Amino acid sequence: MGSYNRKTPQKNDCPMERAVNAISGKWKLAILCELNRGTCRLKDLEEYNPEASKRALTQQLGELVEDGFIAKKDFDVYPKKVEYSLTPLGKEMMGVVNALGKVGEKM
Amino acid sequence: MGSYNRKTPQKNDCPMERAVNAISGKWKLAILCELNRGTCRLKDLEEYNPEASKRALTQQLGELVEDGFIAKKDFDVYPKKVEYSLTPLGKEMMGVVNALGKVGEKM
DNA sequence: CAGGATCCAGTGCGATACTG
DNA sequence: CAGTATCGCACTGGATCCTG
Repeated sequence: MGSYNRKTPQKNDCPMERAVNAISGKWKLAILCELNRGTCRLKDLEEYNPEASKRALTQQLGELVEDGFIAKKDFDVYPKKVEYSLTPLGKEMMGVVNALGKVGEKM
Repeated sequence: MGSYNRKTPQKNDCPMERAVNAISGKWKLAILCELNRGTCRLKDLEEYNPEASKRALTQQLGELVEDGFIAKKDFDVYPKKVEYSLTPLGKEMMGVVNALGKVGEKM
């Protein structure tokens, strides 16, 4: 355990840390919760999170995809259209995140 | 949701984010896991985490105490002796953290 | 519309030294 | 032994601009 960022390549072989790091970005919970309600597109996420920069949203979205929580469906059209949705693993994660919320309520 | 640090005073009224932020320090999981095994002192944590700076350990311990996950018992003696242990809320959090670990194993 | 590239500020944490 | 103070760097994420 100890140390957790993805820039310095590192195994991070503790599953608990992997999981916590995976959801530790500033907008990741917001994104996951939104997708938990249903498929949506980047522009939707931008609308729901007006405070977030596009840069942060796309980057964190990308990490969540990499980590297997989110599926990306790219319709090859112009203007671009891309849809994001939770994978089964993502839904499982949301279950645990809700449990975390219960603890958070007692803080 | 969105934004999470404790320096910029901010309600952070989303319980899920409160919880995630509370365990998002570099050594917090390590500390919690260690205490989950039993009461221990700062120097023990230093021994178990040789890579961690004392600064980080004491700071994150302090936050975990503030957040109600850890109890601090200060024997008023010299040389100093202080013991840390999980509170009931801390144990509850460890339950959820273990669930997070299950998800982490599938990543 | 999706999403890179750049530039810049804020902050997390390591190293080290010091005190009661 | 517990805890604080200082310095310094690396990383996160905001603002803005650009392209297919």
